[in-house]
Amino acid sequence: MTTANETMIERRSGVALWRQIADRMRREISAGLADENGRMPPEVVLAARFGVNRHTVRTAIAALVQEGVLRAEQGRGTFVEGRQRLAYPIRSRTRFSEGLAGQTCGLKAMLLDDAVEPASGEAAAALGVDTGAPVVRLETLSEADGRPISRGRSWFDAARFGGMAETFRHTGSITASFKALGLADYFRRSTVVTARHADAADLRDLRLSPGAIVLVTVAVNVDAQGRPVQYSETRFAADRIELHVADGGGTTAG
Amino acid sequence: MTTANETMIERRSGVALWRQIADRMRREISAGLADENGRMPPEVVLAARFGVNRHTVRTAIAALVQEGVLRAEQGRGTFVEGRQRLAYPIRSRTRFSEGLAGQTCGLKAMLLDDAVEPASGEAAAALGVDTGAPVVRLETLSEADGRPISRGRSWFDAARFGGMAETFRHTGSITASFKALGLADYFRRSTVVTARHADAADLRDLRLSPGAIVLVTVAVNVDAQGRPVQYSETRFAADRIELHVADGGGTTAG
DNA sequence: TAAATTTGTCTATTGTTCTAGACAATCAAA
DNA sequence: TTTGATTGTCTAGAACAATAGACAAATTTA
Repeated sequence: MTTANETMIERRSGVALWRQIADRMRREISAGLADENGRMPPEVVLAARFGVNRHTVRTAIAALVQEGVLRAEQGRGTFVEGRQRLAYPIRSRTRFSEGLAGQTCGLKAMLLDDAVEPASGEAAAALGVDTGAPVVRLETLSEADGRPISRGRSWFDAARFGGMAETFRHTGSITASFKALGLADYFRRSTVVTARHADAADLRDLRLSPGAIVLVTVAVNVDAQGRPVQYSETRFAADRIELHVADGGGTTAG
Repeated sequence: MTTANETMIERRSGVALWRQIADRMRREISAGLADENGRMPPEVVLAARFGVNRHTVRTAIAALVQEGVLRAEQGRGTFVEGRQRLAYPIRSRTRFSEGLAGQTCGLKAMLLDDAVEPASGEAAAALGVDTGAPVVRLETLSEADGRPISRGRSWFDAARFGGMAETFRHTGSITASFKALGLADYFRRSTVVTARHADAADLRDLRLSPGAIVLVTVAVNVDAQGRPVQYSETRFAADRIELHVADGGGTTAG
């Protein structure tokens, strides 16, 4: 028989208790840790529940306040400030903005940087061009309601999509840019999903707090003829998004 | 101008330096931190590179040795012990064992626990049965070469697949069990991928070290008529596996 | 207003993590 | 065998994390 909570807090693990508690609260907030008004249980209650001192809980709360997830009001209580995870669909034809459009209003995509450079081995293989052939690289950042959602790095065959950066700057959308450059439709050929701790670049770009997790997708998009048109690596803030891998569609054929 | 390494070690972040360094080494080992013989740079060099004391590096190495990633030999050096990430395909018809069969030999699936219980709201909705209707729950663990790869929890409609636990115990495979129970073929309808820090249960089941990351997939499988047959949540050790989301196949229809 | 509830601040103590230095033990190569 | 490079062990102190208790400040409720 265990006296344990369902998820125990680990001591001497190299991760401070306040950080474990902060991470766990962040995770459980969407699952109903707060009441219907977004109010959190009082610090004493949380301390008892996690089996730690009130001050430790306070440190965790301070971190989440700093992060914008919680808001503390003296005498009143602590309240949820943040929003839920957005669902990011991964389907054969999903476009970034379409997928999230129904869930949030303030959706914004930015071009941080762009360059034409010789293709690395990986990018060349994915795009089906020779290693060293000129490719366009786009560094993009997307935000929903002022919170960074994802940070992308995409490569395109410069011979075919030389004007990509220029066009993206106007349209703020890959889909629209492809259309402007004569590619009416495109498809997702493959996506590889991994997860890791956020590194310094992620912390900066996605405004995460240390110890946060990023979901990384590496994808190849192809045109109707199956020719690769885009190779991209995208990093998502794992606490703001979940990837929805939908039905391949193969089940309904025939 | 920064004097920083590309990825900085963060102090006062709530994550101990030795753990940050262990995580980073684990991540960078595949990217060529060790030489061609799998030998790591000496402790003093690593300490200088990370800007910490040699003892701190030693703590990180000790954690990775414990984890089976490294092996230290007095007088000789420290060597890479672990293997690469396995690729786990997510396709409409992927079966667990098929997908990994080519990459490793010692593939094993175990039934840890099973029960018949009333369906929770989520499981009921996914399986298309009434809340509280009897469902079979299977707790499974899969290993490759003696290392735990994933920990799964699946639900099945008890009315249709009452003998699931029994059958799985014999066959060691969901696919084979379905076949034995009269379901020749089935398809993956949807998969939701999230990532989070490993909790106490993950640490135990997947033999991870604290601070490790798990990839969580929640999937619904359906039969040829589109009726749900399995609802499952699977937790993967993020440092041992990567999820490969292949083409949905929708592009070739019509 | 008075009482109860809740967050905010302070001090002190203990345990864990990180640094520092010295030296032993093992291995490989000169 | 001797030397140099490398991992293993020990001690001690500084920096950080967690506990404990007391009380102040703000808000809501009776």
